Amino acid sequence: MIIRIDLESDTPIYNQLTNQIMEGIATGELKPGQALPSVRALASDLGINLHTVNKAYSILKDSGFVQIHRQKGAVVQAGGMPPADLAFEERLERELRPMAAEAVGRGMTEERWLALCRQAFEQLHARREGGTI
Amino acid sequence: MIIRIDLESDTPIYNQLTNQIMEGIATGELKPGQALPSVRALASDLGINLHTVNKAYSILKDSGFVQIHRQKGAVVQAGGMPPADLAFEERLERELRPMAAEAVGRGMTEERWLALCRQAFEQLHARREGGTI
Amino acid sequence: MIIRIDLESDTPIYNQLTNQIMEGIATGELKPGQALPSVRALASDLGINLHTVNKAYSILKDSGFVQIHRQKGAVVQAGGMPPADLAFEERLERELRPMAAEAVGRGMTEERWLALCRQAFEQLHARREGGTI
Amino acid sequence: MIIRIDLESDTPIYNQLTNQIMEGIATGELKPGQALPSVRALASDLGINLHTVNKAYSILKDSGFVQIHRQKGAVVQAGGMPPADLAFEERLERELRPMAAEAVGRGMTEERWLALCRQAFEQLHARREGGTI
DNA sequence: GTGGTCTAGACCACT
DNA sequence: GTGGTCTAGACCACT
Repeated sequence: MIIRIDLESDTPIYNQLTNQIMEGIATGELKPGQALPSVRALASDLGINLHTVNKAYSILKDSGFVQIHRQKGAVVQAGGMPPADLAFEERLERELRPMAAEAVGRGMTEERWLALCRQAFEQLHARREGGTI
Repeated sequence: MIIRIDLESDTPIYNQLTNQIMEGIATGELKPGQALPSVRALASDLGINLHTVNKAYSILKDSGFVQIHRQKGAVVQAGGMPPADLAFEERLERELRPMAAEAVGRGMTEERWLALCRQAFEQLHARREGGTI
Repeated sequence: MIIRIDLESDTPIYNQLTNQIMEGIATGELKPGQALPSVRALASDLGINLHTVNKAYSILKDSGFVQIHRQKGAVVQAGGMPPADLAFEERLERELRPMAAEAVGRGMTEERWLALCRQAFEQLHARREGGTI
Repeated sequence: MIIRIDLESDTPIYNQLTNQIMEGIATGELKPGQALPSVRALASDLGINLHTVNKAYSILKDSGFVQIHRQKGAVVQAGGMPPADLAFEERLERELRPMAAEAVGRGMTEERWLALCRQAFEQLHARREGGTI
């Protein structure tokens, strides 16, 4: 899986990393049980700091997407992904609200808004169909 | 219009403020041409610093939602809100992507995802219909 | 002569007013010896504050473009306009420098830059030819 | 590069700073990719507040002349300066107009006006040719 | 060590 | 009375 870090982005590097790994898991590019690169290897690959990779892995562990074994390192959660529970839905709502508000304020139609939301979701599924080893 | 600031949140105060004013504009609670409180008044109301309010107002000005008259203070943009142009759609896509990825990763169905997206949009329109006293 | 004030502009109103009167003098729309409207009349016409008009007139007086008679009010300088002396050229240079710098930084060609400078100058002369009473 | 701040000037300090850095970029004294001093270092060098430097850097960032890397600090935009697009030309026209008006009002010839405009442009290019040690 | 955010407090220009 | 600018000083996130 190819990860691209934009050092000039406003998004902190550890967030970019977390997001992209989560996308990899969502598309199935990263399979349950699959090992992630070691913190050291990934940091050197991407030319970023050890701590930054570590922080991303910790967040993924805390939200239940990966497990961290003392020896094997980080592994994509094998038995059951974390559920889309109420707490997650509430967070989603909280994050969607300001985006929807700006869309409404700019006069975007509900159809266009939903089309963009659908597109964001289906792009991940599409990649899931394709399948990369 | 009631504004609530969560000092514990890790969303910066000026962002919380910007978002809520944008919601007010989206729902129509804040009418085009309507005056916003002066930076000093709002800051003291919310118990925050005047510079923090100032930053929120500046962002709203730069994105075209309010006008700042040097002596009269800030008023909601009267003639034509900023359009939902390509740049905005691209930003929206960029922001929706990681949220969709986490939803997919957590096994949320596309139906549920779209329901939440629709809900976020329609809640604003609903409030718009309702009208404020 | 028609004066338009943009209350939403970043340029202070007294500057807008000063500039437009100076343009009127430059194009000849305002003739030497011609009386300007009274402070009171102009302020009420434009819907702005007395003090604001007063400040504009004072600046024009200080730079030698108008004379202020206690009874007749403000009159366009009759006997000889203020010269484009060294002090003025130095001020011009100081103001042109940052604009030229940004133009160069943005890759504008010298031809284009000079075309815009020429245009700004000739538009005033063109209006001078036409002549409005 | 030597930066001089005039605390007496009525041009805000952050504008003086922005202008001088832009001149540095225009002349090539500041090379693409080159690091600017940290806000703290420059502020202490110039004897001004760090927030003032911050504001100048933010303006340069927003207009595309520098990039701000959260931890590395500010660097001159490397890949492609912001273009001299229509919006910039319109701004230039708006700023040139009152200067041209005053020049005409003071009886400056078009030749002299253009000579000063050319000089402002070429002085930057000249410095560019020269090269800095 | 870097910029980002926030506070507190001041003076000024504009109206 | 309004926003604009500036200072001084603090804590935090990121690396």
